[in-house]
Amino acid sequence: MMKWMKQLAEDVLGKRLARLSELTESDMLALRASSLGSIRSMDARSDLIREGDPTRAVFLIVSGWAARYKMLEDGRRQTVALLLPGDLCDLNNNFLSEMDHSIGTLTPVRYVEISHRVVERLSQEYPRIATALWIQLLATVSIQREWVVNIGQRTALERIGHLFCELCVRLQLVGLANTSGFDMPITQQDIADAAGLTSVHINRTLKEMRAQHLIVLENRSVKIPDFDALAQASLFTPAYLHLRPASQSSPAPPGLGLTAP
Amino acid sequence: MMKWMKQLAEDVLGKRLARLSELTESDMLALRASSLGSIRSMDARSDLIREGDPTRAVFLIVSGWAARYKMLEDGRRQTVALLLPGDLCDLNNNFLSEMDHSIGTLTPVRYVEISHRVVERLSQEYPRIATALWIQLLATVSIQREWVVNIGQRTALERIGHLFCELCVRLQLVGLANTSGFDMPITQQDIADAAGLTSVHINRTLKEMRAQHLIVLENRSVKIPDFDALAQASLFTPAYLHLRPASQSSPAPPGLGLTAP
DNA sequence: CGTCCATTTGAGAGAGTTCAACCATTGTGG
DNA sequence: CCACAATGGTTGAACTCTCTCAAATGGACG
Repeated sequence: MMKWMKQLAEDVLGKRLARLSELTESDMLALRASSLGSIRSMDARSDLIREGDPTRAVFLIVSGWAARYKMLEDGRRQTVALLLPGDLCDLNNNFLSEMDHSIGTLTPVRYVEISHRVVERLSQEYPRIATALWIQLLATVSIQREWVVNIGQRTALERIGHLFCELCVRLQLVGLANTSGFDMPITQQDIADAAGLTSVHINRTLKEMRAQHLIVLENRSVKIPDFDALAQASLFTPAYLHLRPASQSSPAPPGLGLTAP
Repeated sequence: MMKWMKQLAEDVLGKRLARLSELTESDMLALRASSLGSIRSMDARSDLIREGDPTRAVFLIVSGWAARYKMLEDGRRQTVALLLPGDLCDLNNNFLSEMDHSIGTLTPVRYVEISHRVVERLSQEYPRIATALWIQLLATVSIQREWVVNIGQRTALERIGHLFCELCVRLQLVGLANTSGFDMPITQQDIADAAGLTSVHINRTLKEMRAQHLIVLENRSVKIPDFDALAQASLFTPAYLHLRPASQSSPAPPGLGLTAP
C-alpha cells in the first residue's frame, strides 16, 4: 500500500475528529503515528458487512460512499445512514455479537479496518481523542434521530432538500463540498432508499426542486445556488450535527478528493 | 423519599441491564448500594428536558412512559423514541453541550437523575456494569435505526403492529408485559406521533387490526391474542433489540407495576 | 451499433390526510 | 347529584401526495 494513501486515511480521520472536538497537535500526531492498518478497496454495489455476520473491527471510510441499510423479508429496503469519507462506523459494537443490518458500498470505496485494540490504546493514551470518538458516536445517534423526523414528518421535497443540506455540511468537514454544492456519486434509487420514497417520485421531486431553483443538477453533482433558501424550504437546521463553530478552515490538502488516482 | 421507592429504582435498572448482558450477584449488589439519588415525580404532559437546554445527568425512568421528540418550526412533531420504565437516557451525552431535542412525559413519570460521576465510578469498578451500559447504548441506537425502517417502509398497519411488538418485548424486560399483552397508558395521538401518521389514521388502522383479530383493545391495554401472528403481519423480528436469550425468568417482584402507590 | 443502466414521463390507483362533526367517558363545580 | 366542560375516540367525505406499472429517452461503454 502506497504511503500517500495511508496519510490520506489519517488526514481524513483527523480532520473529522478535529471538527467535532478540540484536538492538539500531539493528538493529531498520534493519529498519524498510529498504525491504522492497510487501506482496502471494494467495488461499488457490494457489501462491506452483512446482516448476521459477526461484528468486526471499526471501519473508517477513506473515500467513496456507502450505506447502512436494512431489508425486510419481502425485499423492501431502507437505508438508515449514509457513510461518507471520514466516517467511522461501528465504534464499540464489538460488544454485540452479530450485525443486525448490512453496510453496502454505493460507489467504489477505500476503507481501513481499525482493530478495537488500536482504538482502545489511542483512547487511553490520548483523552482528547477518546472524547472526540465519543462525540462522533453521539453525533451519529443524533443524525439517526433526525432521519426519523425527516422520514416521519417532512414532505418529499423537504426530505430530499434536508438530505442534501446534511450531505453538504457533512462533506464540508472533509473538504469534499463547499456551501455551493458537492459531487453526489449515487443514483436516484439510492436517494429513494434513504428518503423512504420511490425513485420515480424522487425524480419528479428533483424536477420540481430544479424548477424552484433550489438546486441545479449536472453530471452527478448537486449545485446549491442559495443554501439558506434550500435550508429554509427543507426545515433544515444544523444543530443536530453538533459541530463546533467553524475555525478559520485550513484549505483541503491536495489529493483528498474522490478522484485521487 | 421512602425506602421502597429507591429499591424500586435499583431493581428496575438491574433487571434491565441483566437482560442485556451478564451481571453477577456482586454487580447487582453494587447497583443497589450505589446512591442513585432521590426519586422525582413529574406530571403527565410536561417536559423533563427541552431542546436547547444544557445537558444534565443521566435519567433513569422508574415508572411511567415518556417520549423523546423533536418539533419542526411549523409545529409538526415526531416522537423519535419511547422511554419505558428501566430505560436509561442520555448516557454520556455530557460530551455535548446542549440538547437537540426534548423529552416529555406521556403519563406521570417517576425518575432519578444519576450524576455522571456515579456512572463513571460504577463503570470503573465493575467492568461488567460498564459493558452492560455500553450494550444498552448500542441497543438504543439499534432501535433508533429500526424506527427509520419502520417509518420509511412499513404500511400503517405494519408500523403500529411493529410498535406494539417492540413495546411488548421491551416491557417484558421489566415485568410490565407478557406475550399476551400490556398496559398502554398513552393516547392514539401519542401513537400517531411515534408512527409518523395522523391520529385519525391510527384510529382507522386500529379498527382494522381489531377486525383481523390481531389485537384486542380494552381500557388502555393491548391484548395480543397471537403474538406470532402480529409479528408476522408487522414484519417484526426481535434481533435488533439485542436481548440475550431469556433465562428462566424470575417472576416480577411485587409492586413493580405502574400502579404502585 | 447494440447493450445496459439510469433518468424521465404518463396515466391510473391507493394509502393516508384533512376537516368537520359526533360520541363516550371522566372529572368538576354548583 | 346533576350539568357541564374537557378530553380522547370514532366516523364520513373529499382531497392529495405518493405509488405502481409501463414505456420512452438518453448516455456510457465495449
